[in-house]
Amino acid sequence: MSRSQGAGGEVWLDDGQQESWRAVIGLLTVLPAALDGDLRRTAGLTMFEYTVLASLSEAPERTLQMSALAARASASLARLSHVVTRLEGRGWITRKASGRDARATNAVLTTAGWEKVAAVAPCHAQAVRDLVVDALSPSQLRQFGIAAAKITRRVEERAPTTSA
Amino acid sequence: MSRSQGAGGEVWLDDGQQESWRAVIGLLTVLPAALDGDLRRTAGLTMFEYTVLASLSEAPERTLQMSALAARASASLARLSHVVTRLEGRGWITRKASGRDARATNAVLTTAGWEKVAAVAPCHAQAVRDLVVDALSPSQLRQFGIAAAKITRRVEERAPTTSA
DNA sequence: TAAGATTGAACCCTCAATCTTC
DNA sequence: GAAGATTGAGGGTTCAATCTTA
Repeated sequence: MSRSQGAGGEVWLDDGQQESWRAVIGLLTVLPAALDGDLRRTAGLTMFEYTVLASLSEAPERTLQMSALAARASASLARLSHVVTRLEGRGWITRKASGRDARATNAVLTTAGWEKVAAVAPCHAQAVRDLVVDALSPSQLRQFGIAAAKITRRVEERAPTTSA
Repeated sequence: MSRSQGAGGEVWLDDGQQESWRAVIGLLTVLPAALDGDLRRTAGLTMFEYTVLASLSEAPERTLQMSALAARASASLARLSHVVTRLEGRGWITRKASGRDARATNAVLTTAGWEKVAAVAPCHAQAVRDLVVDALSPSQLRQFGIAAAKITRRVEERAPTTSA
């Protein structure tokens, strides 16, 4: 066990676990900031905004119901609604009432939105390859992905998803 | 290679890489939200606020110069300054002029601040164990930490740290 | 001129309240 | 009453401007 110099919780994790945890924290702090910053500078987009646009670009008819889109992006409906309003203002998305359910709203990617995604995607993919994929060996990346998925599944089991 | 259905950058990564990347994105989205939410509910603290307090609790004299503290928390000085102002208002930190350099400010953890960290740390460590440590086998956790550190190092080499 | 730090405005997210439709 | 969605207020972060001292 670690000697406890601070008031921190180090004593509750053994040395190895603590070291691993610090590494994860570091990643959680640094990687989103880097990707977000890169995307913001080169494309004027947030990671989340990009995710929304990209999700729509992959959907049939480039259309997705708001709640489905929120689930895809692991976001609350409130957050998504605000963001879609912004993206609508920039001309990349339009809202359309759903035919099936009068309560539902569909988000549709416009042509301009499609072009935006197409223009940004290569840069973003390049950044991902630079910072993540090329940093690890192929098998290391594979194992890393598996572990990440395991943790994610665990988090989703324990913590009820943020659905305000 | 993936068949390109969307305008996304999938074609720039092979199937395996893309799957790993999606897993990482999932983790980046879900884990901080879970930890932040947990800490916010149980302690009324942000992850970042907790990091700042914990960093001070581990420092000699429970004191750190603002710029050093910012570096430890991978944050900009502007962000740190705002947060310290808030934490000062809650009585957990005080600012003190540095003796060596008249430009420098030191942040000092108060007794109340120490007690706050001591009270919160076990809960936080428990959450970390629950969501991360126990989700993986010991060797898996070790490998995961190593990979995370590799990526972090890479990011810090490439992207000049956000130091507004 | 550069380094350390602070401040205010703009922007984004979260939370709670609200509205409509099932 | 519950589900789908929107809105406004409050709080946190970022960016640029500013101030002081090395």
